[in-house]
Amino acid sequence: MVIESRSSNNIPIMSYGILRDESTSGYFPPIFNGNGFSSDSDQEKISFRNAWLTEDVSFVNASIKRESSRDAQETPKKRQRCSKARGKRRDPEISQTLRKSRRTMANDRERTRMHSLNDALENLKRVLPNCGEDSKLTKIETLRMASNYIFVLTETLNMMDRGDFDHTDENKKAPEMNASLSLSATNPSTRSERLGVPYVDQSYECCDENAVKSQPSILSRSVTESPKLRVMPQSATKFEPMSPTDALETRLFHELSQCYKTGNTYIKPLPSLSNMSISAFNRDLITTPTDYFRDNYVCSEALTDSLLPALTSAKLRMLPVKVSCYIGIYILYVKTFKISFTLCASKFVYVLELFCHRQHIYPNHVIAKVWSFLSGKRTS
DNA sequence: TAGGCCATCTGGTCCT
DNA sequence: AGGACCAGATGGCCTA
Repeated sequence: MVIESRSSNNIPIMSYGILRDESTSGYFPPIFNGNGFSSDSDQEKISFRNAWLTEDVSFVNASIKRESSRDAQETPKKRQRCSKARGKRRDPEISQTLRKSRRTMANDRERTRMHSLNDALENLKRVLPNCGEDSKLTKIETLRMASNYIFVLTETLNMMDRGDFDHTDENKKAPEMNASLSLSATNPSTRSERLGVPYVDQSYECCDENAVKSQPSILSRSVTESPKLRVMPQSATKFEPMSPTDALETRLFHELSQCYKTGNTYIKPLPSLSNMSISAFNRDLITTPTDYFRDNYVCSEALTDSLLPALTSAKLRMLPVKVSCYIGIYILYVKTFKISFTLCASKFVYVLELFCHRQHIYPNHVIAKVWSFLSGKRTS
């Protein structure tokens, strides 16, 4: 059977054919053995595409067409792996049938090899945080996420080895935070103020995944509530974070930031969180932290260098890499622009709330640790 | 509909 | 010598 593609004037553009000799008949690589297809139609499609060639020579035609199309291009890239010329010459004695059968076997092996590569990628995806079976990560995204995750774990271990969890710089800002705490605790009437104080229910520090998903948002309850007396709001799953529309905060993060200039380095504004789609949010942050930051926000090495310890400080257990990236960016904003600590902290909470809500992650323990970093205190 | 992603085929190159 | 590896080419599918 031959599959041909034809142009509008019915001239064959490409034809595929697969020839199998008796030695390979009956052997199907994994993808064709009926396993792993999402539906019969999928299998039919693939089987059709790889149908058997019995007596057609389109296999050769395809090769010829490929060669001619390659030659038509100007100076195709030649591989230069090794200067040693060890290429095998085609033995004219070998029959065309034998050559075809070898090619077919080679194709089968190559297909199997690529399947095993894909399986390995799937396994890698499964061990990444928040990357389940139905994850839509592409191959390159999977690799980047894995790279980030390894970086996170490595840095976390290094920090633990060094006992480097104290942040003296941030301690200097504690009074401002305490003022915010005091204000919010006495008058938690506005959302912004409630955001300024992280409510941490320690009982969920070590909660399992199901418990995480079922917990209410930090924003859905009053900060004065006692964890023990708290009643689980039934509307917890309907929580939708609202963008902090505080004028000063908006101005700081989305308008004035365009004008910031440090030496020869211009800082681009942070993306508008309220207008950012979750897909863009995810996609933008799936990259290496330094590359992402360098490409999107900072050109100077000095600032990039200052980001690294900030990111390192934000490496938290169970925290998705993309969230820690974002936290790192905000931490750097605090350090670089001396942005109001209270406002920045509330922004942290908003970012985490938004992300955790979309990802069905309970954010309290994350927020607690972020807050402890910002305040220079360590949660017990 | 353009572009991204993917599976597959293919021949050259490298390795055992 | 044969298999593994690699990269180019191609077409299908999906999504913004």
